[in-house]
Amino acid sequence: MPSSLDNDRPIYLQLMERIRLDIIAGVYKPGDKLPSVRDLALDAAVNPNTMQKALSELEREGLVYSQRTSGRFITEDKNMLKQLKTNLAEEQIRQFFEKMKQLGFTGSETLALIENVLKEEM
Amino acid sequence: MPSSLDNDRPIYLQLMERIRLDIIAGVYKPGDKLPSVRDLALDAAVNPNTMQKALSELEREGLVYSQRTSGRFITEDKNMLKQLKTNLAEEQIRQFFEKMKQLGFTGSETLALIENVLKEEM
DNA sequence: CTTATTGTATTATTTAGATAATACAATTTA
DNA sequence: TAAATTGTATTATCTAAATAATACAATAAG
Repeated sequence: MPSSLDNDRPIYLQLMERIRLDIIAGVYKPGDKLPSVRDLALDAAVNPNTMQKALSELEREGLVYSQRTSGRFITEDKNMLKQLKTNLAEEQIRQFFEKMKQLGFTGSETLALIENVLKEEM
Repeated sequence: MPSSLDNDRPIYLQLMERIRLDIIAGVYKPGDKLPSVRDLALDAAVNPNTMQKALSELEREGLVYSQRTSGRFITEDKNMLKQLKTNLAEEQIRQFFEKMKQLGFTGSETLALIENVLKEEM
């Protein structure tokens, strides 16, 4: 199994998430040329078709665009990237509190737990 | 598609998570009898075989046990449940901060975001 | 005692996802 | 110009997951 991928979800979705994060985190910058489908597939140790699917989905989202034979590039729409980063963060926070609530922790209890964790790490 | 289930992960895993949460949150209490496989499957709108798989996996974890023909019951090991609740909470927190870090937020930045969200909700 | 309900097992079919193996057209590169 | 590289498309095969349709043994319920 490709490293850092699990069996619980479709691989192409996990690839999408990983690449999306790399774009947002600036590993790939606006306008950057991505490695070829084949190289990315090699890196991730997945079949080229699987990587192709992930990339074409990211294209549907507007995060990347392809230029027939010169390669695939990161969008130059920085505003879009900023917006996406904010949206993903909010979604993470929402989902996190939802899960903690299901486990039986109130918002304040969760906050207290988090503050403890952060203290330990500093 | 069964409500509150998605297509991104195997259904039996999602069922396991849901039931596990219900046990921890006290929807099902230690010693309680669970509805029959068939009834649970009806409720969740999934095939009985899928529910059976989820339940037998939860059994492997020790969360439930089955008594051949009288039904299936929640473990009475309250210590185990308490431990599990703590573990799941820690896991959630860890994963959350990991994701936020990938998005480019430091621990403090994440904390600040959270505090804002909590303020709004109170 | 009879019936209904329980967990469990079995076999078959269908579907999505992943892989495999190529092929092609366009264009960049040498 | 010739060769290599690009995204893309196609067809086939394999597997896990889900569904479907039953069946059985044990026991609880009437």
